[in-house]
Amino acid sequence: MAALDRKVAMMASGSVSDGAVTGGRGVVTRFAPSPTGYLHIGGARTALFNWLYARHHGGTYLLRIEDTDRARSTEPAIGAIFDGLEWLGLAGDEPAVFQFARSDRHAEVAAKLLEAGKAYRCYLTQEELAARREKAQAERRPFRIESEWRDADSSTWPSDASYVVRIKAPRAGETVIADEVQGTVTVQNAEIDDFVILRSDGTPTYMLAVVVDDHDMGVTHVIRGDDHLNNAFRQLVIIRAMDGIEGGWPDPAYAHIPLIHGADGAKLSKRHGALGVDAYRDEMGLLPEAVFNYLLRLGWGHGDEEIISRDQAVAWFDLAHVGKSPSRFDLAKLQNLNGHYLREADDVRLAGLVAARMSGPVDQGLLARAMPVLKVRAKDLNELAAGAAFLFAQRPLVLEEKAAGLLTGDARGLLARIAAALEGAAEWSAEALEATLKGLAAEWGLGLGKLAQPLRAALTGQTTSPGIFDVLVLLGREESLARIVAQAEPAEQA
RNA sequence: GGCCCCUUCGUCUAGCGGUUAGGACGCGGCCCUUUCACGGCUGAAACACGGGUUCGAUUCCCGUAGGGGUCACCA
Repeated sequence: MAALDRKVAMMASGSVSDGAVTGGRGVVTRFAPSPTGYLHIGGARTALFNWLYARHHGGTYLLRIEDTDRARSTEPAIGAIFDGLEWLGLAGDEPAVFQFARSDRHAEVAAKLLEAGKAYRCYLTQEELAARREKAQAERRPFRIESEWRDADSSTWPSDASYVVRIKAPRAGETVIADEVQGTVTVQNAEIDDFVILRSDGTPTYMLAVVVDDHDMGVTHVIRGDDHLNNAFRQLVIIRAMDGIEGGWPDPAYAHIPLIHGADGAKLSKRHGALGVDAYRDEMGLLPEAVFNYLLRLGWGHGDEEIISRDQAVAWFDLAHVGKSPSRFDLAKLQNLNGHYLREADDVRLAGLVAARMSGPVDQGLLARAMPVLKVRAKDLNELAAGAAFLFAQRPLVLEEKAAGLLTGDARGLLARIAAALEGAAEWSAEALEATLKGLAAEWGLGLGKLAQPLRAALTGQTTSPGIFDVLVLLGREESLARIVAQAEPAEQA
């Protein structure tokens, strides 16, 4: 509440610094995945931080699909990305921008740069470049493209050869980025060569497309993985080159967040748990709020807080507390968190989710009623489904090995006596059944466990289950007695 | 290899010159208890190393080591 008041006050006083930049749109962030694979966990976190930053500042969060690599971009990947984002509640505030559709605009900017003498036609072939690169490597010298076409006169242009457009990068001085996460980062301009902005077929390179789209979309804060930190310096070359063109383009603020590594510290790859978020949902049976919370705490912290709701996250999130070092993915912690959210989740909702992963028809009403005692013993939906299976098992129950071991002759005899006693029970409630069974145990001089374990085996086929009185009530009088009798020893019927 | 970035318990992190270095996951013990969980209590567990700066460094600076990222007409 207080945070919201503060935000409103800030906006009223005009102290949200970025407000003026984009004509009152305030902070604008964006998540820009390339649809060459599914939405992985690292991408999801980048999306999350962008979303949080925008929400925290009352700004706008946009999506852009970077599909300029026609060969590698696929329709299913695009679908999976939208699907994953939606599941996490991180859908964009506006329809996504598809980068490929904007290639005319990218070419237009390249043409303007060319016209202003900030870029040039380069007729060097890839073969020539490769040869120079190899030579430099052989002489153990750092390779940097220095094209003789940079200052060539148009009269020397070959008439039939194809060319690429390269940006004229400054050759002296240095460029400094005040990164909101990494701090001040300085790179010598000599390190940056004249990279390609338009390919020989007239299509834009990523470097150009990103800058043009970010500008046109009014992006004020570029929050992305720190594998892009070096790219930021190249992108800045283009932005600065726009000086005097289209009124000049402002620098966005940058925040390069560290990557997520696998549990072994190696880069997250397909072998190291870089699964699509759909795998976390479908295969692992996790709740989106748990993944949200886990991802939030991976690389960001707020004092000792661990369980953080969406609203709380929006109120608290800032870039200043994003860590600078890469973090490892810890599945055990995610699962623990999921267990927490499972216990907090609505029973009817859980019943629906669990029913979807159970074989055969189930009574969702019964599932929902059982949920309070089921969910405390599960940390994901798979365990929940496994724990609920006994409710819908058909007689005769298949017994787990350990459960079968529990049903000794003595135990079966006991079951027969219990069945007899329970048949006459006036009331089938947890309280009444507890009183009855405890009474029997006392009467027979046995611990309650002596009765409860065989009962559990007979009723659920397992050695672990919710409390036995809850099980009896959930199953109901008829089914319970039938299951008990099925395992009882008729000969010892008292 | 060049350039850039990073370094607190096994893991995620708090810390922003003076703390018994805190929390969480995981691990051990105890309690609760009809099983398993949940919950509660509790234990072990960290400032990579070496120099400075300072009355005083986990914290600021410089090296070393280790890790990561990046060096395309891919994004």
